[in-house]
Amino acid sequence: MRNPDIDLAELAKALAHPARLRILRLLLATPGCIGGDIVDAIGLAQSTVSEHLRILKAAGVITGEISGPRTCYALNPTALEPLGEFIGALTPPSARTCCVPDQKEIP
Amino acid sequence: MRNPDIDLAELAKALAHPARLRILRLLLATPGCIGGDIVDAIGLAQSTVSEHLRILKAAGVITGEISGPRTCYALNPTALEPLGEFIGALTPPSARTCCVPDQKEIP
DNA sequence: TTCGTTCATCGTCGATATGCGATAGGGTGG
DNA sequence: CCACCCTATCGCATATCGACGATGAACGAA
Repeated sequence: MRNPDIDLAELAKALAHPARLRILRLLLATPGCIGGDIVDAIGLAQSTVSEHLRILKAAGVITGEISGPRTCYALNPTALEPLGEFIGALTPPSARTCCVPDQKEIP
Repeated sequence: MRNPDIDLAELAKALAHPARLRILRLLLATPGCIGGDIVDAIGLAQSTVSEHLRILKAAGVITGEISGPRTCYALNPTALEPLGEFIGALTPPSARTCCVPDQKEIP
């Protein structure tokens, strides 16, 4: 991709919804494989939750493997690293004196 | 606010656009005060850039102080810290062994 | 005061996102 | 094979976003 901002914007867009953030928290707190339990935990319609999962999967933030009759969703930890580095570059050095990840890669 | 996910989603939404990411990069690379130069650098209409600046300011990501005939925009580095911590919690420990910012504050 | 510069706001349009019910697909069990 | 559970997809309605031109408001300079 010629413009990295587009990819970063896609990542940010995937996080730009409370329901999707809730799903990510749920995946973070659940070690194993969860499927329809997400629907009950989120409180939205099954089709709506499925759409949010599709968006997260399209952004690469999560992975969905079919495991028998259900789908196993899990976090893809590396996907958010570029966005994390971008935010880290905007964060002042005073808050990250312990870890400066080469600021020259951002511009 | 009862639900912190809403605030995080607002922050992420502020970053969910290439033009706004470009503006943030520009502010990061420009030490002093910039105003209309942003319009030329972004390549969009002045009203469109003003709208993006309004969104960023509403999210608290930037500050805009009126300095004479122009407005001085600057980064507000602390605004993105909650989102950065959230992403850090989703990022695997292997990628941040140098700086673990107390993961228990996220849930 | 009058002009020019700079930025914010308004109205509008098309595009996109969000939510739901209904429906189809696919695998497991009986 | 058939029925059941889980998931994905399809339409559709509403809401929000993104972009622009035009207009308005504030300030400094002449």
